[in-house]
Amino acid sequence: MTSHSSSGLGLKKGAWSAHEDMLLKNCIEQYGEGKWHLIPLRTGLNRCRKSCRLRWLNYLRPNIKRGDFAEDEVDLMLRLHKLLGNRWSLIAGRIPGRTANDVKNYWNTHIQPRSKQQKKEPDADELLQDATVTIIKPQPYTISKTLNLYMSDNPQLISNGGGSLIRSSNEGGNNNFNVSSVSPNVLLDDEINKYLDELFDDREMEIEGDIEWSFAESSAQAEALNAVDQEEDNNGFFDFSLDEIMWNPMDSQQL
DNA sequence: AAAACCTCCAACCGCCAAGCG
DNA sequence: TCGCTTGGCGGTTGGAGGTTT
Repeated sequence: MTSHSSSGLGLKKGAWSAHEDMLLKNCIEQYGEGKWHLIPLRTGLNRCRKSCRLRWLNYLRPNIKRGDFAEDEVDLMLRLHKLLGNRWSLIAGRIPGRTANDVKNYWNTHIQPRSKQQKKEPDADELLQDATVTIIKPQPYTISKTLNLYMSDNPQLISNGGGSLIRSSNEGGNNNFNVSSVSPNVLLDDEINKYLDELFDDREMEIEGDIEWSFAESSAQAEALNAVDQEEDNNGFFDFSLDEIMWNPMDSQQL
């Protein structure tokens, strides 16, 4: 972390004081969020717009939850991360009261180190052989630029974190999904939630009894998650075949 | 008691995309 | 079309506080 010394432009850096917090909070309560470039002018704060925005979003905003993540929050985070990758803002958007920074920090300090450690465990491969998971494959559909036509009957829409959305298609029935961007204004957040709900419900049904989603329960499960994560890292976010995201332990061994 | 080490997380940085003139 | 501004994001840093030696 940088010190309280000023930058070349004379802007203050480092930890925020209670007085600065109060000024920022009062300003946003008065004028509302947004127009971050005006915040320093309105408050007299010697901070850049980015610093003001970050302070508000990660600390001052109402309803921000503090303290350890609950078990269900971690579980949800794991699922969302498997689906979305490092789209922290998207993940945080579906964990009430948690900020993207919270999620990112938790992942980097709690889950990622554990994940790396478990990769080194020698018995993981053996345990993987005992696990059986049914691969769920969605109905194929074709991609089109006239996306509005497909909205109502193709809920397989995923936000990519930049405000735009991703659509995948299974052309030729080979399970290699092509992806294209979708303008954000053509899709409602409800569509994403609907998709996530359906996805998780389906997967819950399939894996129930075989897999506990608590990552601490089994090194084999953790290994399987790691395998998928690694694959996602290698291939980029949505450049995957369905077999890769719907993991198969036997396939994971070959990675 | 104190030095060394570790963990956590607030904050910064650089990049990107959208909007606008 | 181009360049600038702004908002937003993920990656990374480093200080504070806790723990171990």
